[in-house]
Parts: sequence; structure tokens; C-alpha cells
Amino acid sequence: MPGRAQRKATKSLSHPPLADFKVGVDNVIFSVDTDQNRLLVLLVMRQEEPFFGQWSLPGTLVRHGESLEDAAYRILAEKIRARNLYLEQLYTFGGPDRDPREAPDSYGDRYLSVSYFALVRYAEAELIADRVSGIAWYSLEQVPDLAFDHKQILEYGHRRLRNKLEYSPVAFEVLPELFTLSDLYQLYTTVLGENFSDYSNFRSRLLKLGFLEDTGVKVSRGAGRPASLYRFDAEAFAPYKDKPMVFI
Amino acid sequence: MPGRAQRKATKSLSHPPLADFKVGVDNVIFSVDTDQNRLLVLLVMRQEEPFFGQWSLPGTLVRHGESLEDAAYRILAEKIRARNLYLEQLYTFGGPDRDPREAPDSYGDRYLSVSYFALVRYAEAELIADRVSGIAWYSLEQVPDLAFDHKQILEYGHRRLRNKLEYSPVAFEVLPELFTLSDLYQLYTTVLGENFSDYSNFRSRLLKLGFLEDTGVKVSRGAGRPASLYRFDAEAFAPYKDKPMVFI
DNA sequence: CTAATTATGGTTTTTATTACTATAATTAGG
DNA sequence: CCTAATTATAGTAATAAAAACCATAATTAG
Repeated sequence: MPGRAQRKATKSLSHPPLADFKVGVDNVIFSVDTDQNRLLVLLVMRQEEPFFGQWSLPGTLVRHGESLEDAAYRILAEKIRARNLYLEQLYTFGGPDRDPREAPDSYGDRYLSVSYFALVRYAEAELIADRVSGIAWYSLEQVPDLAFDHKQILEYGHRRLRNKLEYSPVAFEVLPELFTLSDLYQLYTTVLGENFSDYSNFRSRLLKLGFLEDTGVKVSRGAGRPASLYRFDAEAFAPYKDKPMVFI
Repeated sequence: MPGRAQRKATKSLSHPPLADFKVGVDNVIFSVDTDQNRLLVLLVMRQEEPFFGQWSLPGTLVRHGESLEDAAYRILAEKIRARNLYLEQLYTFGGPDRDPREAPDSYGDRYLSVSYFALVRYAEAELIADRVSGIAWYSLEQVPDLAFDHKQILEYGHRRLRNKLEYSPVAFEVLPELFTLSDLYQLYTTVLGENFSDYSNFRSRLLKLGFLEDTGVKVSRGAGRPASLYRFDAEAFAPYKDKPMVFI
């Protein structure tokens, strides 16, 4: 097999030898608690070294015969029972020295992390606590120190979330299936800050687009006039799929 | 070292053992020939197995102590002498069976590719032909069959280019430092197709934004009134950095 | 019963986009 | 050297979208 021969040969030539890698998958899983207007990220307590006892993004090492996406889904399924699910690749972090298991200056394994970005609905997502129970939703402002470079990965995921919110209908992946226009507006303000159109204009713009279906059902939440429950109509949205900026 | 112990232990448990990886970096390097309005991608002829003699994206395997980005820059520097350079990570392709060097159903190494997206200026980019001379710019419509899953990676890079063109000033990474508004418009039409505002409106919209500096120098290209040469003013652009869709 | 609160459905004003027109400065060709 | 074709530039008018603002409806709190 010439490929193998070639590779072995490389090691004996002038340039440094190739690195061997273990590949991990780490998930940034976001959700939103619409009742309390909190943007949440799922963290797990590490049960092994390194960083034993520290919070981290849920992750796993990739197994034989398993694709990266498979691994991402596997770790997700181990931590959470969700009815809906949005998942996409985020970024790959692979510098040397990002994992303390890499023996410095030696030719041992490197650890690379392919991160994934996921969204689930808070009310429908059931966390799977293992016996040691180290799993929890954290409000974005209260995230503690994280293992490895997971703080950086989280920050990257947060940026992606803010971007995607502006031009894709990911909001409906974290909102319950039926939601009020207020819920939707609150979601946008909690994630993006207050710096966009006021509620009234936001409403009329979105309603005019025609992919929000009014179910007619009213809900009363505390004081004030009851609000209509809406549903996202994916088919009606289709024409806007590749158009930029329909939400802001 | 508990981390290592943990890893070894894993292998003997019920779930399948972890995969070992070699990590490659593959670059999708775009350029634009403004004279002929061609969108170009850099391809190299493979000099080794697998896919010996086939065209491929320029790539390399990551070495010890080398970050992913380092590897991307290294391969770029080996193929091209460029004065300007734009580089960002694209996507990571890591499914099993994407590289024929992976022995099927065995526990040998997997091959993972972290792809990078690069832009250079055509006129200022000097290709470095090695003795076997397998390196060339290919017009996007004439790309031949590529090794591995490189066609897929290229397609992904092309999509990224189209997207970035709409909301970021990457156009000025592929245009020469001084360009006419016609050059800029042609670039947009060749990459994006004809489906956006006409030339006149494109002009006035961009000029009003104020980050295109008129040098006053005129160039005549064949018939017609001579055009002004413009320069991109990065400082003046700064306020638009996070604003969506200034170019379309 | 009244005030406070939230949702809703607008209008008006301002700004941006689109379609279109006119003119300027050059080259190509007789 | 003159005229037509060509390309660049500068604008205006019509249209559409965005932003600011306002009035009213339907509920709860007290």
C-alpha cells in the first residue's frame, strides 16, 4: 500500500513528524427559558481527569466508525431527551497545548475538539442526570469557570447564535411550538440586546411576512390583554430561506 | 496520570474503542482575474498516493507542535507567494471512509480534514511550481474531478465566498489595491450572478457609504470614458463592521 | 369600579431602494 | 477630423421599507 509507505517515509525525512490526534466533539447547547427570559447553556460536571469536578461543555471522544456528527448526537442523547433538535457544526479548535493530556514537547497524542452548536426547547428538554448528577442549565451571565478552552468555545457559539438569529428562523427551535409575539420579541431582546426596532414595528414586520400562523387561541399571563398564540409555518417561510435579514 | 488511565480503561469497556486520527488541513484558495472576469481556485496535482496524479486542493497533514492555522499558512506559503492574504477556517470533514488510507473495518488511523478558506490577489500572487509543476489556477466552471471529497469542500468554500461577499468587505482582498467601480461590480456579478441592483444604483449606494476613496487617477480600458481608481478605506469602513448587508 | 398593564392595530414621517434619464469622456472606424 | 459606439458618471422621480409614534382593546391588581 503506497499510501502507508509514503506516510512512514515522511517521518524519517527532515521535517518534523506528523502529530497523532484524538478527536473530541464538544456541544454548545443553548435553550431559552421564556418565562424568565434567560438564555441558557447546558453544562456538565466532569467526572474524570483532567479538570475533574469542573464544569464543561458536554463532550466525548470520537469512536471507531463514528462520524463527527454521530458523536455530537450521541453525547446529546446521553444528556438530554429532547423532542426537537437543531444541530450544526461550529468550529474546530486544534492548537497544541489546548488539552493538558498532551505531554509537552513529546510526541504523544494531540487533542482536537470539533465543536457543535445545538438548540433545544427548554420545556420539552428533559435532562438525564446520571448517578453523580452533574448536569445543569446555566444562565449565560452566570457561567462558571469551564474546563479546557470551553469558555472560548462557548463564546464562539454565543456569537453564532446572535448571528443566526438575525437571518435564519432558529428562534423557533428554542421557542415552544406555540408562542406569543411577545415571547418572540423577548427572545430577540434577551439574546441580542435592546438595540433593534420597537415591539410594535417588530410585530407588524413579521406578521406581514406571513409565516407566523395565528392559532386564534389566547393566553393570559398576569395582567394585561391576553395574547394570541402563534405557530411558525416552515412552508410559508421557504421563499425567505436565502433572503438575508428578514428578522431584524 | 489519571487521564491516561481513564483513556486506556475506556478501550476495555463495552463501547467501541476510540479512533486515532491523522489531521489534514486543506485550503480552498480563491482569486479573481478581473481582466477576464473569472473566479479562480488554486489546485495542485497530487504527487503521491492515494489519488496520485489527480488534482486536489492544496493540503498537508498537521505536524507536531503545529496549530491548524499554522499548517494552513504553511501549505499556502509553499504554493504561493502572496502580498496580501485572507484566511479563515471553513469546515471540518471527518466522517469515516472519506480517505482510502483508512483500512475499512479495522482500527487503523482515521483521516480528518480541517478546511480553510483563503483569498489572494491574482496579480500579486506568484505560484511556486515545484519541479513536477502540478499547480494551477482553475476557473470555477472548469474544475476537473478532484481527489478525496475535495469537490464537496470546494463547494462549501464557494458558498462561503458568496455569503461573505454580501456582508463583509472580502471583495477588497481579491481585487487589486486600486480598482475601478466597474471592477468591483464585475466581481460581484461573476461571483453572485446578475441578480442584484443595476450598476448605477450599486455605485451610488457604495459611494454614499464613504469607505471608497477616490484617488482621482483615471484609467482607460478600451473604449469609453476613463474610470476613476478607488481604494478601500478600512478605517472608514469600521462603523459598518457589524452591520449586515452593506454591499447588496 | 378605577388604574395599571399588556396586546393589538394602526398612521405619519423619514429613509432607503429601485427604475430610469441625461450627460461626460473616451475609442473605433470611416 | 468627424460621427457613432462605448463606458463612466451624476442625478431625479417613483416606490417601498423602516422608524417613530399613537389610539384603543382586553385583561388583572387593588
